[in-house]
Amino acid sequence: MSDRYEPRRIEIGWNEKWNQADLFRVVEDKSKPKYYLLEMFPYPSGRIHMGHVRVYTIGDVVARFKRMRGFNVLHPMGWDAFGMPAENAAQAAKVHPAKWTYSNIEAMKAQLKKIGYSYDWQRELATCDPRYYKWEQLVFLKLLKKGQAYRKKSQVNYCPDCETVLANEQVEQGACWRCGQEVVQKEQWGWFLKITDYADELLEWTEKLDWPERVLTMQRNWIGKSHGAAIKFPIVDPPQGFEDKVEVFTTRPDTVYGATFMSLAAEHPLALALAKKNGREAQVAEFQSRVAKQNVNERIAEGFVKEGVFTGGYCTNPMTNEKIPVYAANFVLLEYGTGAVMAVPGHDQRDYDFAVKYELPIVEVVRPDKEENRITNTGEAYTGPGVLVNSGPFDGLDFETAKIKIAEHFAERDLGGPTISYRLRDWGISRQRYWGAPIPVIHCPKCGVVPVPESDLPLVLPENVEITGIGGSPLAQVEEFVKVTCPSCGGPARRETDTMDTFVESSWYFDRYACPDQDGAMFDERVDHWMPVDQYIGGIEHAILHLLYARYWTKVLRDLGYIKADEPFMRLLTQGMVLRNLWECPTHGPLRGDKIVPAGPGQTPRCKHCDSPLTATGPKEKMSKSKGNTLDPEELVDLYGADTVRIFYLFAAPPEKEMDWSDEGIQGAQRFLSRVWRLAAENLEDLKATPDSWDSGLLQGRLKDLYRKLNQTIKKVTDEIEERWHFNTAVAAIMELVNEAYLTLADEKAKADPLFWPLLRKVVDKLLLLLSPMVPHIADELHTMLGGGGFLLEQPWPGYDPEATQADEIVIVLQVNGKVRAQALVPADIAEEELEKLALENDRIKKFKGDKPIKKLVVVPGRLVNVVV
RNA sequence: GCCGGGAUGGUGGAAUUGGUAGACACAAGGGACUUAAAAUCCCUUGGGACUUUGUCCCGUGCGGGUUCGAUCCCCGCUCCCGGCACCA
Repeated sequence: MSDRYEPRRIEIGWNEKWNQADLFRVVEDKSKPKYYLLEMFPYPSGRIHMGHVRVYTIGDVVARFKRMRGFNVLHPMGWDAFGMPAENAAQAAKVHPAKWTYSNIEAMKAQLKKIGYSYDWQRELATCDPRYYKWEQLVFLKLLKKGQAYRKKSQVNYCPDCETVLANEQVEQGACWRCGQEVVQKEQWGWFLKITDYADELLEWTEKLDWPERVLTMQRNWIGKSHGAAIKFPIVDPPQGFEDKVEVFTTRPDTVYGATFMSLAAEHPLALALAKKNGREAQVAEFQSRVAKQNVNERIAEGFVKEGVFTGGYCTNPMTNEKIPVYAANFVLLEYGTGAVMAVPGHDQRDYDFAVKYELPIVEVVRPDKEENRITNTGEAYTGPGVLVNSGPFDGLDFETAKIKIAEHFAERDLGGPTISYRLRDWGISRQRYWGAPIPVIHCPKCGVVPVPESDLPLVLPENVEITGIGGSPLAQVEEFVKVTCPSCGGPARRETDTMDTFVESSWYFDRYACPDQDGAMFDERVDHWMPVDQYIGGIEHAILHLLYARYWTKVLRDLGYIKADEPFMRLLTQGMVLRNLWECPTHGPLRGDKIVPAGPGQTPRCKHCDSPLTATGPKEKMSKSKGNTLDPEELVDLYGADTVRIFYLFAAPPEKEMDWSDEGIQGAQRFLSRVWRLAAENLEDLKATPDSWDSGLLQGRLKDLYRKLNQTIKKVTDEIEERWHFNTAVAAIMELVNEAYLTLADEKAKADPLFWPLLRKVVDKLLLLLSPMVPHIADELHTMLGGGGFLLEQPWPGYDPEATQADEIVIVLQVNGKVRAQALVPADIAEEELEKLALENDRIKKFKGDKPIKKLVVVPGRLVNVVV
């Protein structure tokens, strides 16, 4: 026992005790309601960072709270273990990715344990384990069978120097992030999953999920459903091997009479075919190769010029029967719609600009009112609502009605009809990487693509691979992996050397936590016991990719009969980032990370050039090594203790908001815990000596106030955690209670009351229960010092006496014309008439009212009286 | 451009159903204790004015509105953050 609060001493002890007691182990228990709480699992980079501490602390409070509330809580942890950094480390440090990954896992697991998180480590999993990725290889085979996994050629970012495909995130200003070489677009074969089959269901469920609105909006935009019409334009003298019509997608079928030319995507095969036929091959081919070099970044950059080239071909506007020229244009995307656009320069700004540039006719077909031709009046396309003109039998129709009528008209003529288009593309899962799950197929020169037999799974990643970072897929270098016999014909064949996108692993790990020890099947009955996740917590940066893929994969598993859940995560909390100031040297100005000599927490970093202590400078930014504003959480824990770090995070900001790191703030957190410690430790003998049973009804004066504060605090903290997820205000409420307890302790008269020590004991006991989900080490320590047994986590969450939260007397605000002019202390159960009388007799109210007549008297019981004159 | 979110003291933030704006902290200033420091405790702290210890005025990005009463609801703006973007 010690009088001083020494966090690390007690924290190490309690960690051991919890582990020995297997306190965080959870087994399925049908007698209690289940609660599945999950935080996004980390990539095992080697050390946890501040963002991890924030999200896992929030999760741990909820997990512990729900458990005390009587739920059977599943709170697992694992490792998103495949990915690029392991391959980079292999290159740089000549260590095998597996070895690097597993040693990082050990290090990070120790760090997480050090902070006291209540994970059931029996359920730990790592996605690079063949016992894990075996099952997603199986799902891939099932999808292949159903036709929902397929192979196609598509455009990818490619670095010619490194001979590798780059993700969009690895392209920096059009150049390779590694070697700086200009990135080109290249056609390449790859495996795709038909997520577009689920576009509508994914969209519909966004209406039913309890998720932050902005995440749902992002997903809706990403899916990008738009209603319109497909319209087939007959081609005049079609080239050989092509259909005699070209289909376009439009959201404005009402403007079809105004289509005066057609734009094809530059890469559209029809464009070159038409050009060949009409002697314009050279011009179109030149244009195509120029557009091919323009990468995605360039295309969205400002000042990007719309341009095109005439193919020499024509098609027919199916309504006006006029011959309209066909252009290839750089702003038409092959991947969206049909890669062909009917151009209506009168009512689309891009088409208008294009028509002006190439001197093509502009026809008005929608007019806002009877007189005005808005197009000639303004010199730009008119895209607003209106009535049809120059549209034959459809003249005079409202444009919304015309959209429907004209789309139906095309359906009747078998030239298209109403249709829907999506922005969502199928999910390309092929990666030319080593450290990922192998895609289980074999390429046979005779039989084509042959699935690896299910009985051969897992298809294990070979270990003896040299990782150079260049030369395409590392697996292609491993002869004993590549050379196989075809399972179908027995002839020589080659194994697929692509591995799966690591987003596949993170799309179902939460299912596997239900039964990670099940080796005979992907899942057993436990998966439907636990799924779906009741509450998911993670960073906003995963708003689209991970959260969309996980939703998709859940529906895939459901339709394959593996699970029952429709959606993986019923509720989602996206926690804000942790920000910190940058550093500035008095002589050298603002510094980047590599010019800073780092210092431990609470100490000032120094300038690498002149060794001057640095000063903080704004604005605050996300922590990163290159900015030099990182902090190592473990150093903080060593210095201040895990409990201090935990409560600081909870108190500094509500969870969904960005959080400014403050070096001073954490000392305030420690000061508070120290006050809690002293409240119990300095009064230990008196608190231990109190009788168990006493009558709270006998409390008077200050003691009664403290008892009321206690009950109010329990109510407040419960509501804040359970309903609002605002841990900062929960902590604030507990601070108020501690302050009140100290004030009562300082009051000699109150202290002399025989009920003082029994009351204070009750306050301290409840206080420790309220604090235990947030700061579990100090809470268990003080609980034990006071003679309590067991662990607070196994005790029920405290209840409160609703009657005791009510004050006998309340302050009523007295207003004249809505301005506060006086206050009155009145009995809580005062009658309205009494209040009115009291207000009108108040001197100050009389003064401000003057002799003006009373127009109205507003009485809000328990709050205020407003005299309106 | 479209979609979403936001703006409150020196700082982080609070105000839960339209009812005392600034809880709880941090920082700052003053004081007590101490040989001193640390630690701890107490006081002050939105701005302004005055007949200066208690009273008045102003104040939640800006301008209007609804209401007895608006940080909260409505209309019109400004700025900031995030996402998407020649999506036909």
